[in-house]
Amino acid sequence: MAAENDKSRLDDAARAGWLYFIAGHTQDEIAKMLQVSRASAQRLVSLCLAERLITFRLEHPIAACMELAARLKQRFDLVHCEVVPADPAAPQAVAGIAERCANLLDSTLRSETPVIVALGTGRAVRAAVERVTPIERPNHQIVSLVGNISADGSASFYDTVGRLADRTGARHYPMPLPFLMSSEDERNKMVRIEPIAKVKAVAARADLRLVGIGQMDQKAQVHIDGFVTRDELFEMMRLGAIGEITGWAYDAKGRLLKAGTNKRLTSIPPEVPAKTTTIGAAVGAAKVPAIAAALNGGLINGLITDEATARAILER
Amino acid sequence: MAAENDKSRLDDAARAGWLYFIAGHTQDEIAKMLQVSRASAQRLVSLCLAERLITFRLEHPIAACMELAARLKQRFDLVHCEVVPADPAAPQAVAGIAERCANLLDSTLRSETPVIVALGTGRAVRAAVERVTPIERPNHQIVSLVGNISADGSASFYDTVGRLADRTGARHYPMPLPFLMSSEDERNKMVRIEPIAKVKAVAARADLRLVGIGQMDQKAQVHIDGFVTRDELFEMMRLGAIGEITGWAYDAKGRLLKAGTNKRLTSIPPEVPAKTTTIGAAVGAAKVPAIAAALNGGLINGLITDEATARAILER
DNA sequence: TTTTCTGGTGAGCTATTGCTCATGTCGCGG
DNA sequence: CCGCGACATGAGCAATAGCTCACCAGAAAA
Repeated sequence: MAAENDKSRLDDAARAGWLYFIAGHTQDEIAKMLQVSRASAQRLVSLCLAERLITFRLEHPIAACMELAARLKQRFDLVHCEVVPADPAAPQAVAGIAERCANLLDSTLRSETPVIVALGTGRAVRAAVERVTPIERPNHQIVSLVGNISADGSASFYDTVGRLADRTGARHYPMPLPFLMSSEDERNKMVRIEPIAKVKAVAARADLRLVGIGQMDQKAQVHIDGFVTRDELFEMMRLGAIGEITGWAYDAKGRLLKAGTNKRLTSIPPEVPAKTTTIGAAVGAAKVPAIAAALNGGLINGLITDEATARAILER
Repeated sequence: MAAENDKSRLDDAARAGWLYFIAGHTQDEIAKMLQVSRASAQRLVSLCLAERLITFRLEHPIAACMELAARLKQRFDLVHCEVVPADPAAPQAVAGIAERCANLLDSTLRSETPVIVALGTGRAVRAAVERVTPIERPNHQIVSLVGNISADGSASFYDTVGRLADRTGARHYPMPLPFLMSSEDERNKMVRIEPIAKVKAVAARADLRLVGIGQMDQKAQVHIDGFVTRDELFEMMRLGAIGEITGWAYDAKGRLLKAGTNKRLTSIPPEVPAKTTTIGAAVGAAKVPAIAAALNGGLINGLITDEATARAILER
């Protein structure tokens, strides 16, 4: 019953959205057509937006962004690069790049032949997954590059892989491990056990890796999310860490560190150099050094970012 | 200079549209960001819409429409069928189906391998062509199924084929003939001359035919547009004509008539049964018998219509 | 050089939209 | 059967968007 109701409500929302955005009617007219109050029509339209029943696609390649993308692509020898217009009011806003990441995932997942998609960390990646158009692709595989058990061992954090699998019906491989083990030995033991080895094997064959890039400073996401302690963070910074991909800290030249938390990480390290298509997704002035290092070190061979960040990277 | 200006203006329009629709800012905020007055920001947003720099895509298959489409597809054994929500305020409005037709053309034309698209008559087809996303495909071919010289011999009517070719850079084959010749003999002579034979040959290999469907009554488009006289129209109606496709009149069972204006038509007749993908595009209560006949007679094997029309067709 | 014309601009008004709040309705458990 | 919580609804208001108008700048024509 509730589902029935929901369905017809979404249906109306879609209809309202259609009449509003495509047919160009006012909400008043739509209200009359659908026999509801104007307020309800407004709610339907905004529901349509909220549920992403309708999406906006920018057809026009904004020249400035295209040019930045082309320069980044050439300079760092990337297989894929997208630059979206910056949003001066919210320089950290992830919406723009999430949209493009979702688009990339969409087109990758649309393939009829089975593909393997590997997902890393990051707000952009999470937001992107939410925006993927549902499509039935049971033969695809979605694999996590990072452990999905948080530091305190109890809660599992936001389950990106599961969400994407929901939307595609694909098989998925979360990584049932804590992010950090207590010692190097223990890490080595854990990564050898059967289910984990399986995940690693699938990840190694991924057609697309989509990863966030974190900066290693006081505001490092890995610390904010509670995956590493303040002391661990400071130690890595002392060792030269400037950025992090799936938790793996690297220095200003994009070389993975061989010490500190990197010895106890369970997540799958970036390939050096990146062989499979590995797209980094990140925006913000604070991340510029981290992104530039990842590009220089060949930790990623694709980038989705915004105009301001792209400019900053190129001007270094 | 003008081009430069236009370009940067469209660029700004795209940027404004992006900030408005995707980032969700108000026009006031956008005005501040782009350093223009709010009025200009509003103009940029509406320009963005007018130029179709941004498009809306409805992700949610509206259940009712989907169901109607599925039923039509099964009942008449169609290769393609789309039903868009009806617009109660304008039952004849062609915007909705034009959007879908444009989409169909878009996806057909997006192909890298050369395709041939054949276009018939009708407001929906015309409007669809206007909405096609420009894309550079010089190896495609666009061919007209109907003569583009109007009855009085002077003016050429709306040049659908040319417009579509403009947007794709494709080769195009208009048909440099009057719609009707003065006698059967003359028609037979004309259709055998070299350039026309060439057009017919290309049309025969079309991958997609997109045709309008006209009803044969007092409001027949072929008459309103001045292609056939009132007397000719009435004669065809007396002979049982109920609809027409590219001018070819057919009866209630979808059989092409072998008399009257059909003997003097220069346009390429519908195949019976339709072998290549032939999509009919039409809406409106008045067209229901004509559409139903075309479906029953197999003159078309695809249909794009609206909800109200779809319902009426199924309820006959 | 002056005139005319096209097209862009900001001011300001009105229609449209988004949102809040008080109220109503439905399903569920007591 | 009644009360309770969760929403959905419509009224009404403030914010936002769309539009008209008078004006201006630069290009083309005289």
